[in-house]
Amino acid sequence: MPKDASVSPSPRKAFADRRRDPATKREAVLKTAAQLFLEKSYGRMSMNDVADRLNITKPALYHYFDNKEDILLECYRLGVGLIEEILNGIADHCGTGLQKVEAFVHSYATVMTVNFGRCVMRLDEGDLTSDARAEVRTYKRKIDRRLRSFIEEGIADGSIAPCDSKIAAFSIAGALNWICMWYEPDGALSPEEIATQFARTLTQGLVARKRSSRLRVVFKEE
Amino acid sequence: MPKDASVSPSPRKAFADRRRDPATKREAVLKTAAQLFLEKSYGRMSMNDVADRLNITKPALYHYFDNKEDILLECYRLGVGLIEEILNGIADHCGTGLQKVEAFVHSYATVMTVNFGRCVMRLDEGDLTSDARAEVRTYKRKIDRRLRSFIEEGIADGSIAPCDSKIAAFSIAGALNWICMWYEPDGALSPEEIATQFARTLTQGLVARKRSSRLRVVFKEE
Amino acid sequence: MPKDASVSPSPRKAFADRRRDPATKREAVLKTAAQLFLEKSYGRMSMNDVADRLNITKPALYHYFDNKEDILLECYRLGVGLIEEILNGIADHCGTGLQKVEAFVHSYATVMTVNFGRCVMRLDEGDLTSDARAEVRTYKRKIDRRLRSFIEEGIADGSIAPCDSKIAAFSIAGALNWICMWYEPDGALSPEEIATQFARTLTQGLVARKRSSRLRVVFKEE
Amino acid sequence: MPKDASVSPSPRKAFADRRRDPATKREAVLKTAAQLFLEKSYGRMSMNDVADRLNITKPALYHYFDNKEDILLECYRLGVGLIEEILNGIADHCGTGLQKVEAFVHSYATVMTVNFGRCVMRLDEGDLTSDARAEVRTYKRKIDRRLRSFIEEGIADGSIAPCDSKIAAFSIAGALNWICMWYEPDGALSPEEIATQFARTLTQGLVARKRSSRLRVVFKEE
DNA sequence: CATGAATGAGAGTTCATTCAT
DNA sequence: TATGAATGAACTCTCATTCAT
Repeated sequence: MPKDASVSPSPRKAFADRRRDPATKREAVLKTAAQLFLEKSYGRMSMNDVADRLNITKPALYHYFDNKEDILLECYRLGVGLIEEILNGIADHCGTGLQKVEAFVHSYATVMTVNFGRCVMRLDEGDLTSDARAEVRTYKRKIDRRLRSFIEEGIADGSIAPCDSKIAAFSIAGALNWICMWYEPDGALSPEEIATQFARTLTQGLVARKRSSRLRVVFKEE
Repeated sequence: MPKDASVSPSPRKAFADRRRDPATKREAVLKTAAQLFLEKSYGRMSMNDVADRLNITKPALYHYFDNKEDILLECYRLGVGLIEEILNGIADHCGTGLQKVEAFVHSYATVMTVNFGRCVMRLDEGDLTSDARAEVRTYKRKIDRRLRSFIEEGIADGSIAPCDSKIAAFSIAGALNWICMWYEPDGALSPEEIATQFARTLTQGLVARKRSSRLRVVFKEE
Repeated sequence: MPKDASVSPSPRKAFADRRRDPATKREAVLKTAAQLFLEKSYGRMSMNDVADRLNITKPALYHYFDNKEDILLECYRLGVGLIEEILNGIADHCGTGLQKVEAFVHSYATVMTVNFGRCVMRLDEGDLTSDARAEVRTYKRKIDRRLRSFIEEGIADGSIAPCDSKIAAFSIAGALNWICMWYEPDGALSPEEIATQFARTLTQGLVARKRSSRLRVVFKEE
Repeated sequence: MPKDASVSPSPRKAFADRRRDPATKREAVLKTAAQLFLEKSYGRMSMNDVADRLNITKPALYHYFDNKEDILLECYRLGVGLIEEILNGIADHCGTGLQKVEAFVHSYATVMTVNFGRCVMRLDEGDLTSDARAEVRTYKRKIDRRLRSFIEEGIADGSIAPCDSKIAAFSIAGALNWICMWYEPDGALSPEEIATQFARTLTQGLVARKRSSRLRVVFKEE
């Protein structure tokens, strides 16, 4: 069974029919805008660009969104939603701290190859009103705290070698966030490859040694 | 006591006297602009902002630079110059690949806390003309290649555990580049702390270990 | 009574209604601009001048034209179109070379009293981009070649006395083009008078005479 | 004996020596400015252009001229002076009206190939203040009146066929003035050629012919 | 005298946003 | 409902002109 029928294959088509779910149209606007934000940045993207790409007129956009920033904020929120899902999924998941970090890295890296996810870390917060900016920042801090807590869990349960969790989190988050800067859909690395490779690489420096390294080998041999 | 003319304490003072070293003034413009680029982004910073902060009028800026983009490009170049110094310093430096990577991380992290350095990785290349963009991109590729070559050197000389040098370089570079996004001059972490901590943390995952590495190789041979 | 929508009595009225034929508005802009080009020259006329005279705001002009030069070029083209009609009309017209020249002078002089026609010869080509300038120049050369060919026809068919067709064409064209420099709508000479008088005067020097030409030689020999 | 020693071969050299006749420098500015006015038009020529071409600084220009328009006006005056010489020379010269017209055409055509002369007829009066414009216009009217009087003299003395002197003058003046629009120093036609050819061509239509003129009068009497 | 530096006024252009239909 | 038209505010850049040295 296909995942769902609500998937709009192309945002352009969403406006082809007059009779169409307004929510679908709203979504189409967001997808197109997110794409353009990443292509040209918020500042250089004009409302006309969005309208043109969707084959609608500019004021039509104002039916679905109050203003340009509104679109931007919605993109942030959608991206943030994706990340939140990850975090919740992992928190529920039981396992060692190291395993949680590894799972986090894998999922987060994947999100960094999805447009809405990329928007969260790549777009300039300065384009937001201070209220909206505060909202986004709050959320980003939350992500950081979560990652840090996973690391600390790992240190506590012995799966991660003792280290400065703050710095470790900054390193990992930085490496991950930077993905959204260089990732290209048609590039040499697929999202899955990126996720897998980063999951391995970024946890390598954390892993507690003595036996753990041997264990890993054993684990892999099975 | 030396007059110490090479230090411009405040860019504002550089324009106090009408007769003053033009180079100093040019530099003052660049410093102020770089600061503003980081505060507000290229697009949101107006030439008036720069002028106001320097207590001069807008057209006066055009004595020192052809246009806004010219200022931007010059900031890129200055930042790139800082990084180049690092690379050259390290290349001369003899030592293991691992040591080179460590030295690189330390210096590069430091540069990421200097405004011109931050500009290189934080500002949006989309604001540059295609010629200038090509120039900057060429340089960025060079940095990546250098880092990768250090890693490969390390793998060859046994100081670094075998790994995918491309992914490793992406991880390290990402973590480092991201510094310029969160670093704040008045923040909790000083540049020196950041550099030292990152140098330790980011090389931790690379270091070749006695048996573990041998085991992995054996594993792969099977 | 016909509504007579093809006649726009005053360019100002074209923008009175929000909903109005866009073509009419475009035309109104062109008429006003042409008028101002002639009054103040391209360089001294600002987009605000046009807007003010039409009782709209400056940016509204950009709905109808890409930029200032675009308006200028369109004026050139309209003027050129007027001249082209003449040329085509005469070419079809059968008659002696002299008659063709006479017809040309009459019509061309008339065009030189019409704003768009005046623009072609009075405005400074230096205000055009090189592409547009090339286009205009090509056309001007074409006019000159046509006139010259009429003269040569006349020499061939005996209606025009042998002469240097290049110089003759330059003289005639010069006299005609200069009209657009001194003509004033409210001046003493009406377009029709100008056309008639110039048609007679400018062809006088060309007409082949039975004996008179011989007489002149005799006269000069004395 | 050479015509004079004051001829400055190149305006650039005039400023090479510090010790140099200020009048020479002033003249050099005017020559350069006239050249640039013709190349780029008054509006597009900047004071910097003049300064650059003379290898001096902008404010230096203000030592010799009050402002930009002052330079323009001086160019007009110099050109007007050239034309005035012609007129005076011809007025003194005795001869028939036709001969005077012929002489006028020859000399005037020559002046239209000299930069200062070209300025008079080619530059836009709209760039002048109303006072200066009035001065120039007064002078232009004077030229026209003189030419017209020559023609009328010719009609009176029988050397020129009866005609509307106003229209004839407009034709001749137009053809002559237009020279300054198409003349190029390196073009196919030399000033002397132009002058000679125009002198012949433009008087051809005026010359009174034995019977033809009489016939026309008779015809009109009927 | 002559200059480098600076300015004020104004130009064209863009764009998010809102009328009015 | 959805659109073409219009706006106001902002921005980059230019240039004649004038200080201050």
